[in-house]
Amino acid sequence: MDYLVRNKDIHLFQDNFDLDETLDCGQAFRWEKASDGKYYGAKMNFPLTVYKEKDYFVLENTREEDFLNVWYDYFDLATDYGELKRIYSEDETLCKACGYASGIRLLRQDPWESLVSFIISQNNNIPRIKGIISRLCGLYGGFPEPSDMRGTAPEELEPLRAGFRSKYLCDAAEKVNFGEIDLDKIKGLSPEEGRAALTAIKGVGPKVADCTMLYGMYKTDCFPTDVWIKRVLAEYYPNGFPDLPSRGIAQQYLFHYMRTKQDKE
DNA sequence: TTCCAGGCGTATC
DNA sequence: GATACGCATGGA
Repeated sequence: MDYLVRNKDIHLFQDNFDLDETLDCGQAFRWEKASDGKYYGAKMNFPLTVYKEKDYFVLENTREEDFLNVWYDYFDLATDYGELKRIYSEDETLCKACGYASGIRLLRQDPWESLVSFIISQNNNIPRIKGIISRLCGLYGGFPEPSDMRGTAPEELEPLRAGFRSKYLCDAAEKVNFGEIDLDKIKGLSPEEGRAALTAIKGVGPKVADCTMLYGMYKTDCFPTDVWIKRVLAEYYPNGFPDLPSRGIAQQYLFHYMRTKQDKE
């Protein structure tokens, strides 16, 4: 890792990293690129402004301590994506996907934030998911902790315009508050055990559970299979998906490739 | 207007 | 276990 502390900013020199590809590829829904070209977002209630300048990334107004404790982990800077892509590129389709958006990194998000985000994602499109999460943060003055939602009734979430998903959010909050769901404990379980635990929440099925574990708990063996990945599997992997390390990260390249390739071709 | 979106609950067989 | 259908909302 190569970085400098400059005034109040962190300057990060990092390869295999593109902000557009990482922050706007459907794994996180709270990053917005403003007209100044900078990304404004947050992990839970840790805000960050980040942008590219020359050959380094600027983490604006960020203390070294917060960089090392929060953002180093969040941007998965300890993982060698060059090595992962070398392995993936032995597969023809993955080779194209990795070349198509070579700067994708898997964000290590907060478990609760991921759970909430992907409950909202079901049968929904990305711009609308972002809108609902933005209104959720507006309603609570920041991304709500489970305890902030204690006792919340679905009708109280009407301003989100989340539709049928509101009751699922309330059930998730209740089960986490009650201790019926222990996200820290699930972190230590196998993907199968984690699935079994998470799907006790109303509105959480296999796909949302896998997303929660992949993005929120860094369980890179999880391979969320949504409509786009089903298309990838049907079109390119009729005989099954190969056994690869961190297949969840491979999934992220494939998802982005399948979802956007027509736009550029 | 109709179709679809990073699915899931429920009913039915 | 698999299959069919409804679901809130809003953009294309």
